[in-house]
Order: sequence, then structure tokens, then C-alpha cells
Amino acid sequence: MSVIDPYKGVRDFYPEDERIQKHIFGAMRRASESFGYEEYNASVLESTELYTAKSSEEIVNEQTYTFTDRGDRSVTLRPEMTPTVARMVASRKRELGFPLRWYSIQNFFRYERPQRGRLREFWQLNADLFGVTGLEADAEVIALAYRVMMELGASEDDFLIKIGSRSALNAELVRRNIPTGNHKKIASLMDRKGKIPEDEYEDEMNALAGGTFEIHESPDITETRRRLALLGITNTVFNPEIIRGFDYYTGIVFEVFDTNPENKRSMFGGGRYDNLVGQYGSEEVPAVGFAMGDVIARDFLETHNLMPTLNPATHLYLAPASGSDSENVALVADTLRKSDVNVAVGMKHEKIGDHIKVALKLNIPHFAVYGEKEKESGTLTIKTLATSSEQTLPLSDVPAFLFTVH
RNA sequence: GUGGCUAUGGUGUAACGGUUAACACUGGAGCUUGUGGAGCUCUCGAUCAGGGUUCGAUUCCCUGUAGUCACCCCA
Repeated sequence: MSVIDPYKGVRDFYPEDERIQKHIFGAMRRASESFGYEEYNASVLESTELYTAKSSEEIVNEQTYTFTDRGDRSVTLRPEMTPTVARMVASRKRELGFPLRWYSIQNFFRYERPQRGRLREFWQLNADLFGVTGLEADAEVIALAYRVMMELGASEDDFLIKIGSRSALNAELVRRNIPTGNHKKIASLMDRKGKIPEDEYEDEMNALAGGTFEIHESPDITETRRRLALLGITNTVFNPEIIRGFDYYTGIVFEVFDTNPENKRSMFGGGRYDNLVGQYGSEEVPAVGFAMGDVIARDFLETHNLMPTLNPATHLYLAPASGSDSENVALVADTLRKSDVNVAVGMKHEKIGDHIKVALKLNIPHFAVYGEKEKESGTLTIKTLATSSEQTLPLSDVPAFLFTVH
């Protein structure tokens, strides 16, 4: 609209928005690290070839931010993390220790028409476990996804983990002698089942597979669900329609659904992809992973009323009793900072009432005045703004008070 | 990429095609001099952009832009 608006499809994060991001990322980070996943990172810029090798031309040409740099190299803003992490694992395969557990929380760019829940820049948790073929890896990754939901404050009733199997589908396709050339299309079609009219689905399936067919719960799914149940994770279900649209999945696939009747939809998912790392030049490395976006997490918190009150990092607003006290206030604030208290000092305003207004506007939880009285007594009167309660205590006790009262 | 709907101060709303675009909140200034989160007074601030119709457009039409919804797609 004008230069003061953000670029199309991207968001500004004002402090109150950024607090929400930090809250969500904190839950993702705690969950990931509790399973022993280590954070990694890479540049948002990647060589375009990284994607042309793996993705279809159409996706790279039409749905990425791709440009030529001053050295005539084709550069793409990363649209996903998987090629990057696969590249990183492939290039150091011999010196990395497996099982390798990695996570990242980063931003991605896709050139798409923006609408609610789908923007041109979004943030995403990627968690991947490399080097394990067994189902204990599939179960762990799903358990981690579950853990992220719990860290966000969800209860088991709020979501349902639907599990399917690419390998079961592939086996069925082979058993039915369906040409491999049609496998990808069939997977894509099954992924869309439920979104398209039934007769249309049947017609297309007839053309591709010579008739519709059912997949039944396969042993790998049963075993994965059993392992999850051992951990108390029982909100899982086999669902033959969980296929995921992408052809690089090779085994267990899953999607986490919101159970809210007004918002029944797939929130995020993942699965096993054993053949991808090998495409970046080294030997095969089996892998299981999932990705969860910030927008879906935020929607979930809002629809389930799980968004907590989020205060800024500032603990205390310290106002001078009068303009002449501002130097002493700076000194006292500095003392408190050495005890890890985050202090914003009052400036500009003369009246204490105005200082209180500012502290409230900024959502700073505690307020105090410093002037002659406090200087003589060596105390501070801490006002907790949410409750209006006050507590007078020696300066040296202030940090402990702020950290416990919170 | 296709189609529908929408666009008024920082925010939320109002204005039959017709004087100076109204109201609330927010912001700023002032009164109240150590806890005044309030009140009162004053005040800054907008018709998305560009065309067209008309004596006259915030209002009607077209194009663009942006938002939103449904497709497409969803790594």
C-alpha cells in the first residue's frame, strides 16, 4: 500500500507479536532439547541447484524467490529446510555421530498468493533423526511432535495423530501390478481424497490403478502405535488417507490434526524419508522428521484458549521521584542489573502518575519510585501493577523478590 | 496463477452523490507535586493509488495495489 507497510505476504513482528513467537519457539525448543536434539542453522540463501536437483522445475520456477547475484550465480531464498539439512548431513557423513538428532527454528520464503495461514515468509520448526532404520526412530519423532503440543499447553483431547504408511501403499501398488510411473500420481490423489468429489476420486483412481482399493493397518503402523502407547501417547489412529503429497516419503507418515470441531484440520506432519540424503552425493542415510509452522501453532493456541499472558523481559520500571533524582535512579538501576534484574528507568515525565501509565502501557509487571526517601532508607517500594499491591523491602532483597513474585 | 468479497486518522467505527468527513480509543500539551493506573481542558491525525462518469465523488464505473475467502499448490 505504501512504504510504511510490510512487503506483500510478510509480517512485522511488533514486540507483542514477537513475544508470542518467542513463546511458541520456546515450547519447540524445550521439547526438542528434551529428546536430545541439537540446534543447527544455515543461511537463508542457497544455490538454486540445491532445489532443482530434488524438486520439480515448476515448484522451483514458480514458487521460490530466485534471483541472479552480481556474480551471475542463481540464488534461492530457502523454501524449506530439508534439502539444506540433507546437504549438511551428506557432506559430513563420515564424521557425524549417528543417531543424529537435529532441530532448527528458522524462516522460509515461498512465492505464493498469500492468504490466512499461508504467507510468503513463515517460521518453522524442523526436527529430524538421521541414521536409524528401525521403527523406534519413527516412534520417537512422533513422540517429539506430541511433546511439542504438550509444551504448547495442549491436552491429548485437543489433537489427534493420524498415522499412515507409504511403504504399505507401495507394497499394495506392487501387489496390484500398477506401473511405477503411476505411483506418485496415486499418492497425490489419495492425499487429496476428501477434498474432491467422491466420483471424481473414483474416476481418477480407475484411470490410474484400474479401480479403487483400501489400505489396511500394516505391521509397521501397529508397532509404531504400540511403542507410542508405552509412553502414554494414545491419541493416535491409523488412517489410510494419510499419505502426504510428496514422493520422497518412504515409510511411516503422520499428520497431527486439531480436534476442535470448528477447526478440524491438519496442522502439521512428517514421516520417514530414507532416500533423500543419498541424493546429495553420499551413501544413503535413513531419516525421519517433521516440520511445524509458527502460524498454525499460533492459531492453535488461540482457538484452544492456550495463549498465556506474555510480559516483556523487563522486570521493573524505576521512576525518579523528581527530575533531580534521575542520576541516582540510573545508579540504582545499574546495581539491580548486576543482579540480573531487567530495569527500565523512567525519563521524560515529571509526574509519578505518568510514569505508571508508561509502565502499564509497556506491560512491565513491577513499578517503583526512587527519590530522597528511598535513598535515606535504602529501600524500594515495589508496586505489582497487575494487583496494585505494594511491598517495601531493602534494595538488596529486590532481585529475589522480583524473581519469586514474578 | 484463477475467481469472489473488502479498502475512511495509529486502532475501531460513522457519513443520501451535495457546506469544514463525524465519534470513541490511542498519541501530544496543560491542570492535579511521592504511587494521581482517574478526571477535566486543549490539540495532532484519515477517504489506498491512478483514471473515468458528474455541476459536484468517501459514495458510482474501470485499472492497479493490498487484505481476505475459495480454488491451484502446499517442499
